[in-house]
Amino acid sequence: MASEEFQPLQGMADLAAPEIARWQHIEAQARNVLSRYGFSEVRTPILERLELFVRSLGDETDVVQKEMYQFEDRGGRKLALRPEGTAGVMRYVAARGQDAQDARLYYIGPMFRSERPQAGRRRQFHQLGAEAIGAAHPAADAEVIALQLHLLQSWGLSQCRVHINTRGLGTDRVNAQQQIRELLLAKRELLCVDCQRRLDTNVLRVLDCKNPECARIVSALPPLTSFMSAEARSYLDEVCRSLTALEVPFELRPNLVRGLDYYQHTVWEITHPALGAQDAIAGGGRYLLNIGGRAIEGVGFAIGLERSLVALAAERPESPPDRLPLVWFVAQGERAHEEGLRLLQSLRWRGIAAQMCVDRRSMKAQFRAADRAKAMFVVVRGDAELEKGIFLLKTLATGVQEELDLPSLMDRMKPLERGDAVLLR
RNA sequence: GUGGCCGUAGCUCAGUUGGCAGAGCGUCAGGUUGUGGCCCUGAAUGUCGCGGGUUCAAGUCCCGUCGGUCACCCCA
Repeated sequence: MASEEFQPLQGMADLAAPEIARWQHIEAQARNVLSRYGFSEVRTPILERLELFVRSLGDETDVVQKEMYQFEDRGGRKLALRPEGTAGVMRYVAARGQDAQDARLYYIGPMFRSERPQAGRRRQFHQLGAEAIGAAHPAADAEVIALQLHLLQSWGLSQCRVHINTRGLGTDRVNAQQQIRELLLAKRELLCVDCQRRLDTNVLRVLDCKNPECARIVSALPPLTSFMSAEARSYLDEVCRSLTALEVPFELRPNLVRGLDYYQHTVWEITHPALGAQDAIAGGGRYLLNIGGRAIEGVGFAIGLERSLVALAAERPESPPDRLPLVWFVAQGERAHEEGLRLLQSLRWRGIAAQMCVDRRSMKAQFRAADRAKAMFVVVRGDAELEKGIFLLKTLATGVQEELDLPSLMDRMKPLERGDAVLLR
C-alpha cells in the first residue's frame, strides 16, 4: 500500500488508463453533439474572486456556506476554487457586454466542493455545462433540455428520466415558500427531526424528504405550482409543449427543488437508476443573474461526469478489449534493433501506432510484450530475415506468419493509417 | 460537519482464543539456444495505512490519526 504522501487528497483522484479512455470518449462525443446545437466552448479560470460565487449562488446556500474551498492570496484577496461553472461563464458574458448577448456557450472541467465523498460525489469533480444566454423564451428552455438528454443518450445512457418543475419568478418563490411553511407548521410535530429543522432553514427541502411520514404529509399539500403566478404557470406549460414537440419524454415533478438562488422559472433534474441515493446525474434551470450591475438572463444545465460514468458502467459493462491497430517490432541483434527504430519512425509518420522493446530482451519477452499491449501485428527482423532480406509479419489474433519485402510490408500496413494518432477502442 | 463498515504483496483477499507473513491473479525467468495467448516449473515483491499504548510476544486487543467506502446534511 502506498504511503500517504503518494495518495491524492481526500475526494480527489488520479485519472489514468484504462478509465481515461471513457473520459476521452464522452468528451469527444459531447463536443461533437454540442457543436450541432450551435454551442462553442469557453474555458474560464478555475480560480475566481470569492465574491463572484457568493453573489451569484446566494450567500445563504450550502454551497457557499460550507462547501467552497476559499482562501486569501498573498495580496490578501479573497479567492475561491469554483464550485460550479455557471458563475464564471456569466462573468465572462458580462465582460463581453453586447457581444455576448445571444451566446451559446459550453464548458467542461473540474469543480471543487469540500464535502464528504460518496458514490458519484468527489471533492474535485467534473461537470459539462451549457448556457444559452438571452434566449428569453420557453422554447429555449426546452431546446436546452433536449440537448442535455441528447448528450446523455449519445454516451449510451438510455435509462435517463427528466423531471421538471418551475420556481416561478422571484416573488412567486417567496410566496410559495411562505405559504408552504404555514401549512407545514400546523403539522410540525408529525415531521421528522430533519424536516422540523428545515422548516426554519430550507422549507422547500421538506417537499422531497424521503421519510415516508413526511412524504405522506407533503402529498396532501396543494402542488407548489398552485402558489405561483399565472405567468409562471403559463411559462411552464409552454416549456412542456415545446418538449413534446422536440420528442423529449419528461415528468412534471411539483416537489422538485434546486439549491442555487439564481434560478427562476424552469428547473429540472435528470436521474438515472444506477446511482443509488444520489440519483441525479444532471440538472439545470433558467436563471437571472446580476454581475457587476449587468443583468444576465439565460438557461443552462450541468452534467456530473463522474455520476454519468457510474451510470454508464452500469448500463454498458466494459467490453473485452480488441486488438489495437498497433504494430510491434521484434528484433534480434544490434543491426535489426537499429533497423527497428528506423522502421518505427517511418510507420509513426505515416499515422500508424508502432512500438518495440527498446531494451534488449529475448524474443519470447518481446512477443509477450506485444501480446500484452494488445498489438495487432508483430514484425520480426532477426538473423534469418536479414540474410534473406525480408521481414516476417505475424498477425497475432490468427498466428499466421508471412515473409514480405519492405515495400510489400509497408503496403500491408496501409489500412492502419489514420489522420490523427489517437488510439480508441 | 455526523454515523456504519473497511485498510495485510502491483491487484483481489485469507490470517483461528495474541505465538515464524499467506493464497490466487499479475510480474519476471525457465521449460522452447527464433515466437505471444493455454499448460508446467521456479523466482522476486510487505515500514500488515500511520502514531502511541497494553503484553514475554500485536496483522490480531485499546486509544488516536490518515485514507477508502456507503449513508445523512446538501448537491452534479
